[in-house]
Parts: sequence; C-alpha cells; structure tokens
Amino acid sequence: MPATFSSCGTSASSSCRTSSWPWWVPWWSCPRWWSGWTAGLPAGQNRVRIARGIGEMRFSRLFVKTLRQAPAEADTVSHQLLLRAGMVQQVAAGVYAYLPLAWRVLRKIEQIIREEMDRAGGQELMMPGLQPVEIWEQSGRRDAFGKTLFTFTDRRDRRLCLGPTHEEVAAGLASRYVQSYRDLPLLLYHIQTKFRDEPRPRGGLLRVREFDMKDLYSFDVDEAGLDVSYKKMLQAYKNVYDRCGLPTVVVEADSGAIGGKESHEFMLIADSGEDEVFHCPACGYAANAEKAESVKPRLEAEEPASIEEVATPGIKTIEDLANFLGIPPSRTLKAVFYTADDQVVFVTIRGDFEVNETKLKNALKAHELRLASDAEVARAGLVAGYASPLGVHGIKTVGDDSIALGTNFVAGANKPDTHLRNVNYPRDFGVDILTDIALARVGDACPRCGERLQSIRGIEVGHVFKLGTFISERLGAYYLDKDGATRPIFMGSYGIGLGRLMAAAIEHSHDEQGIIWPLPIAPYHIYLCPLYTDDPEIERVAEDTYAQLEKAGFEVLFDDRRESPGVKFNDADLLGIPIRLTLSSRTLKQQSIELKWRSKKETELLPLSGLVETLKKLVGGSSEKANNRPQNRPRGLQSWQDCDIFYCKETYSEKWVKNPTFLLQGDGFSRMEA
RNA sequence: CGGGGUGUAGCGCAGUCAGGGUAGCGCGCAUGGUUUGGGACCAUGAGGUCGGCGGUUCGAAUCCGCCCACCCCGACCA
Repeated sequence: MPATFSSCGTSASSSCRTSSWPWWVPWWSCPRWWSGWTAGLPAGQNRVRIARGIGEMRFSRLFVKTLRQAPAEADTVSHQLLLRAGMVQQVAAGVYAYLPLAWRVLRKIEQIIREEMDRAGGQELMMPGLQPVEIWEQSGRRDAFGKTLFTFTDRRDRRLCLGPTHEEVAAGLASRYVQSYRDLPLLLYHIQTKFRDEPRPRGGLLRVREFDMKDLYSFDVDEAGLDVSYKKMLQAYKNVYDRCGLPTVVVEADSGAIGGKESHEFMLIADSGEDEVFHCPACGYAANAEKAESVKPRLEAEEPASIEEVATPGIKTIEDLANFLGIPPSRTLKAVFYTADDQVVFVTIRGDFEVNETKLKNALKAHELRLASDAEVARAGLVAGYASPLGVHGIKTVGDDSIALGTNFVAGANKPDTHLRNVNYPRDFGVDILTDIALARVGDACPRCGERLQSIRGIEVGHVFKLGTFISERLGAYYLDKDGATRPIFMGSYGIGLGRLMAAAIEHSHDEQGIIWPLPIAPYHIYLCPLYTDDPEIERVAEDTYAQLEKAGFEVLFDDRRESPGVKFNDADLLGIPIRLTLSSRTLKQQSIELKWRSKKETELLPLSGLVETLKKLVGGSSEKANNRPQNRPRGLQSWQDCDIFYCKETYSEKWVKNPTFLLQGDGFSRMEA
C-alpha cells in the first residue's frame, strides 16, 4: 500500500476500505482530498479526516491531546489549563513550546497589538535577537540587568547576549536615521522573542525566560514630545486590552532595571495576580505596591524625654516588644539590615511599617539589594534583635520618614536583651538618607486626596516607561534642533508580553470546566459538535453546516470525533471556544442546532435555515468583512473589528463595571461606560 | 543564591522508610464488540534506561555517595 494514501485518511487502510479507492490512482486525484466531501457515507465507517483548506480544522486532526488531570508541576490555574488544553509544552524551566491552539491565540493578540501600534503611528521592524554586550556597557544597563542577561562568547571570543529588550539597539538604529528635529517624532516597534535569565521562572507562562514581546520605542525632541507619545501609547494600550476583551487598570509603577523616571503598568485584575495594587476609590490614584505612597499618620506629640535603658530579655521582634512593654508597634523603631551592592546598610523605620525594598533600592541607587546575612550583621558590629540606630559607625544608614512622625520611641540598645526608651530623631541619631522607603498600607490615606487606600491584586500585562535621554546620550542618539544645537533624543519604551497576556486572560476568565476565551482572542470562534448516532443525517448536516460556517468566515473547530457527548462537551469547555453548536438527533427533529455560549449556562435552539445570518448577528461580524479576509490571513481581528467592541461589554467583570475608577483620569482616559 | 519538595508508562499516582520471585493501579492509547445529551461498558493488548553516574551486595526502584532536572517559598524580577 503506498504511503501516500494516508494523506486522505486516518490510515491507509480505513480510507481505502471505505472509499474503495484503487491504490494505483494517485492520492491527489482522490475527490475527498480536495473536496472534503463526506456526506452520505455510512455512519460509523466514515473515518475520513481531512482538512479542506487553510485553517480549517477537525478535532481528530488537531495537534492536541487534552488531559483529564493537570501535570503535577503546574499549580497556577492558567498553567494547569494551558497544559490540560494541550496548548503548551514545557521544554525547560521557563521555556515553552506553543502548540497550535496557543499559537492561534498569540497570533490574534499579536495582530490586535500590531493594528493598534500602526494606528498610533508606529512602524514595525525586526531587530536582532543577538546583541553585543558592549552596547549594554555603553548604556550603563549591563549592571542593572546583571545575571538576567544571557551572555556568551562567539568563536572569536566576542561577547554576545540574547536581547532581553531592545532600547540600545533601537537607539542605535534611530541615531543613524535621526539627524534633525524634522525627523521626529518617531515610533518604532517590533514583536519578537526576548530572553531573560530570570532568577525564578514561575506560574507557567506568567514568568518565563524566553518570551515573545511587543516593544515600541518612541523618539521625541523634548519632554513635551515624549509626553505626547506616552499618552498616545497609553491610549493604544487601552485599545489593545479593550479589543482583547480584558479589563485592565493603569497604575503608577517603578521603572526597575529599565530605568527612566515615569512609568506605568497595565494590570489585569485577578485574585491570583502576583502584584498588589493600591488604589483610591475617591480620586483614582492607583499604584503598584512597589511604588505606592500613602500618608503616614503622625503620632500624638509628647515632650521629648531623656533616654533610659529597659531590660527586654529574649524580646527580639517588634510584636514581642510591643506586647512586652504594652505599647503599640508605632511607638517603636525597627532596624533592618540590607546588603546593597556588597555594602551593609542600616535601615530604620517606625515599627508599624514595613520596608519597601524597591524604594530602598532606588534611594540607595543600588543594583543589588538583599537582606544582610547574620555574619554580615555581626561583622558590622550590630546585635540582631537589639540593633540601635544610635551610635552606628562606618555603615550607611537610611531612615524612613516615618521616624520623624513621633517622639519617644523604643529602639534597640545594640546590646543583648536591652532596648532604649525615649529615642528621638533627630535629637539622638542621624541618618545618611531620610526618605519614604515604606510599603503603603491598606487604610492609610491617599497621597493625593486623603481618602483611604484600598488594595487589589493584578497581573502585569504591559509596562510603559518614560526613559528620557540617558540611553540616547550614552549611545550617541542626538539631533539638531531649530537653532542648530545638538540635543539628545527623548526616548520612551512600551512593552507587552504576548504569552503572559494569554496566560493572564486565562487567569482572569475561566471556571472549573476550563478556559473561557473572549471571542477576539479565542483560537476558534465556534466549536461545532455533532453527536453522532446511527442516523447518517446528523453527519450530513454537520458537514454541511461546517462548510457553510467556514465559507461565511467563521473560524470553526469541528469535533468530528465519534466520542460520547460527555467527552465532547468537556473538551469544548476545557478549550474554551466561545460558541458551541451542538447537532444531534434531538435538535435535528426540530430542524435546528443548539447554541451555547461558553460564558453562559443556558442554551438556545437556532433554526438551521439562516443559521449563518443568525450567528453573524449574534457575533456582530459582518459577512462582507468576513468574506474579504485575505487567503493567507493571519486569522486575526482585521475582519472582526466590530465584534470586539460588542464582546468587551459582555466580558467585563461586575467588579470592573462597578468600579471604573481604577482608570487613570485626565490622561486621555475616560471612565468606562458601564 | 538560601529553605522545602518531587523524579516509577503520554498524564495522575502506589511500591522506597522496615532489601529478594515477572514493577503495579487509574486515566489515556491500540484492536474487536456493545453504546451516544455531560469524561460509557465488556474483552484482548501494547507501552518502563524506576532522573543519571558510581558504590555496597549473590541480587538495588528500594541501602550509601555524587550529580542532574523540575516544582514551591524567599531573595530577585518589565
């Protein structure tokens, strides 16, 4: 039997038996290979599994095995569901292969992003994944990225790295193009794989080491120009998330290793999110916990008293100390030791606050910050548990501004089992740096309006930065202004991780049964689910319906398997295809097909006649657009630009609709209409 | 990098502590049959470097040593 026969069937044998196709006739002459016609064959024998055209898909041929149980390594919901739905496979820690279903979703997300970047004036290009380490040293970010940078040497001992981001390269490209202010502003973007050797990949696709990302770099003449580009991007990002059907909030953020002064993150609200966001329901202030500020309550002033020692045997923690002395934690001073770039740092903060390490790191302008080891603490002459800000010599000291908001604190005495009463700043001790290094707290006052802050969890799905000029200056990206003066280009940087967005969408939208895709990024629109019986009519109608829907431009996953209803329904739910159409003898009796939205419980019967038109109305697509899709479409959203608007309103969570205040106001953002 | 955990069939697990016969179970997979509206049933069957290397022993999934991979917490991190 020629091997080529398998091209038109599951196996050569089954195909040949059912078709009686003579083996000496070339397989490409087989009508079934090009027409996909299968109707009228006896039920039960029809095992023909073929794709009739680009993009059409029968479940039996799909490169997917769904799993009933999630692999043990997955413990976040999105990771479990991605694995169970057969969307990704892990290749190494934080390194994944994206299988067909995931790849379709990623391409849709990518296409939405591409359209919005283009609409905002961006120009797409491709940059290398490989970069010389020199440009990182030139920009001064080599140290900031540290071990996160994947580095190696080539055969000529040149040092290379895998690009974790592309500001340096982009600045280099721009510097050779931009000569005059007339060449600005400029928005360049690319969508490609980036590499970061994260200390700990985790959460499936939420934090990985190799990932596809859209990065746009803006180039402007000055701060004002940067502001305009930045606002354009904020709007473009909002459009992207809206079109993906994902409610996000904009929050102020720390710029981290990327650098720059102003920065915002887009957060998808999800209880499982690893980021905490503080927000003010009254004025709309919202910030990542790393960045968030709050008004620290000042304690009632007392007359400063003189210092006295108090014996506190075995009392080492603030909690114990407060209990032991019968005072609130706010009347104590906490001492914490860090090692910042190999220097021990003594940090003092009022007992009721916690240190915000991001703020501390920024205050110290340090690249690496970690808690000091016991050995390091001892070497610095400090007594852990009883360390005192008084009489610290030879090491850098940082104080949170909360230490000035009270009097007569209890602090360590720097000898075992002893504390000091009535310690006052700055009367009794000084610090090298006094600034805000505290974590904001729920219930503290909003720094803008004084209302109480609340907190919510989210997943970072986008991050934008106002970089300013530090990279352009170091990489020589200058232009001539109107007066002929040489000036550095103002840069901005705007990133969205595609895989993380996909995973975040699952975190946000799923139930016990599986994923619930928003229509615009769903791998398929429709799950066509015939329940086969002895009645060949079901199969005939199913094939016919499939052909009609495909022709009308719907993306249909046709479950042609002869599985039991339970298996099919469970797979449909697991994969999360937005619309399920069930065809059975039951519905056929009424000349109808059953429609069920994945996001809803109830089902409804649709008449078979005029089905395409009915679905178009339901989905909000137009036949014209659907039919006009290019043959080699990235089957993205270009033909569905209307439907995403329609669908977004459906998918916004109640929480979101009721609390539209998270959106940054007055920044080109308006409240979401409910 | 610190702490904890796990590696046995595609997936989930038992067996390991208390060393001995052919390494088991569920799901999935294959074949045949009966089934078909929420993960059906019967029968038969295939599938394993027990993470790797070394050691102890007549004999190691099991005991000892080293290493590796993966996961979780922390550190860290667009």
